[in-house]
Amino acid sequence: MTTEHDPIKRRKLSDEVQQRLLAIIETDRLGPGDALPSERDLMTAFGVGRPAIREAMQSLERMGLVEIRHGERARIAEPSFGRMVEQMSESMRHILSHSPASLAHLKEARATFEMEMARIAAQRAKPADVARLRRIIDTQEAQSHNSPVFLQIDARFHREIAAISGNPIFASLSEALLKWLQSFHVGLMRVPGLEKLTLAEHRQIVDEIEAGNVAGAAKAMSDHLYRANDLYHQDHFARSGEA
Amino acid sequence: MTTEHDPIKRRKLSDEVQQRLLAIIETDRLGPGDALPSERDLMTAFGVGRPAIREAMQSLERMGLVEIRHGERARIAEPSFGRMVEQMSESMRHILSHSPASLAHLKEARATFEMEMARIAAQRAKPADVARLRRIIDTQEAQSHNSPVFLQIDARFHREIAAISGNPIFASLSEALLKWLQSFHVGLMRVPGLEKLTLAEHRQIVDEIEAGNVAGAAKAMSDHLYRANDLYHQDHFARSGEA
DNA sequence: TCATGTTCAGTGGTCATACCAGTATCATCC
DNA sequence: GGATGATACTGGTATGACCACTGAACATGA
Repeated sequence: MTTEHDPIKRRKLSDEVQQRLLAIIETDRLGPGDALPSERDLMTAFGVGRPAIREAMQSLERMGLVEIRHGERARIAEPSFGRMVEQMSESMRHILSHSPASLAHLKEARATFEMEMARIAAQRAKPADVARLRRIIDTQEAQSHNSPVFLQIDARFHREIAAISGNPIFASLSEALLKWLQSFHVGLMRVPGLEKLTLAEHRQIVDEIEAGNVAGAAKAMSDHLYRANDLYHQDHFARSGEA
Repeated sequence: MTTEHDPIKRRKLSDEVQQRLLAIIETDRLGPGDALPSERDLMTAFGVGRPAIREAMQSLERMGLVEIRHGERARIAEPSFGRMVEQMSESMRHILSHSPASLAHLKEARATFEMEMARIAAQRAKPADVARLRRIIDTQEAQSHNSPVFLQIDARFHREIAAISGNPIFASLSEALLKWLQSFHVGLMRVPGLEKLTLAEHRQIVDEIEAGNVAGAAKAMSDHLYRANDLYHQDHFARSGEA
């Protein structure tokens, strides 16, 4: 056994620059919209080349910390959970496409999450919330023939339920989770009559939420999602005909 | 009112390159460990300069898709949820430090999440799991005097509960959520006697999990977390002396 | 005076080249 | 054969130049 741990952290220059920039942002109390020094200024200020500055800046942009536009100075970005999950998409895509087990884990995570959302919605939903949900279902029904739009409104339905919690993190997450999973099942949901079943399940969920039935809402959501998961696995296409 | 939506997406060159690289990875079925062409090869292959290639490559690296090391060719990275949440840290830090409301939302998200983890653990925990949890608490007790280690083991406790679900996403999330929140409360938890209270609450949680008491486990976890949240707000330091 | 159009300095985006700093490879030597 | 070291290849950084875009100062005209 050799000495395994060699914590000789060989930091790239741009990493050092990035850290300095973060320090500047923090000490100067820069808020969203404030401008950072130009690349050329920073370059002379730090005594490094422009590539180092640029790489650090690009990195900050990918993190969602700053916004960079051609011709203007970089500015502190508006914080947003939505943007963050957006940026996670490609990573998630990579993970899912190279690790089938992760797909199952993510499905479970979404099911767990959505059940909890249904529970919270059943506790907090106001009449206006319920009305909004029903309106979404009606819109979705009107688009039964248009599969892409149908799925899009499906996402909006779940997002709206999550939004009832009043927590934007939940809303963003609900939207992202469904989007990620959908990107791996395009075409699989083309089962005749599936739309009607989906709509009926959605209505069942709203009914339970309106009644304030916490356990019932959770169960309805659970049934809905696991029915969908079963469809993914194509293991009961035969008996789905009754829908 | 002017025409607001101008979807004239002015894509940077590196974005185009990035997309091409993703296409190459997908069509060539490149798996973890496989090497990508060198920057200079790609440069001539795409007919662009090295900066464009580099920016795209750096972007892919930050997404966790590839690994780049000095002197070697870039290689496809091993997919990992843990790494992904790790990369979210700085974004999260930014959001939390510029949006106090988000901090509250994140606290709620964690509380909701941990309660669900406790429920699942109560359903699935095997004797070995319970024994492991108790061992962690004992270790934590032995480190009551060492605050940083104490907090670290605290995170491990929650992570272990999440791990009982068998879903690595939950484990990674539990760890990350606590880490992010802790980074905003260093020093706030230095209340005399707090360690004993924390340990007692942890033991209560494990007791409920061991008994398979789903509702009880959730409530114990909830009490634990909201007590901690109250401490953050420093609104009942006086009566915490009994612990 | 005010609105309008133009100019121009400043900024990020890209390229080319060169050189530095690590790795991997393979011929060489013991 | 196995350690050794030269060498070619790779990513990291610097420099200088030029392009494309933005915004504000400026000049122009009504």
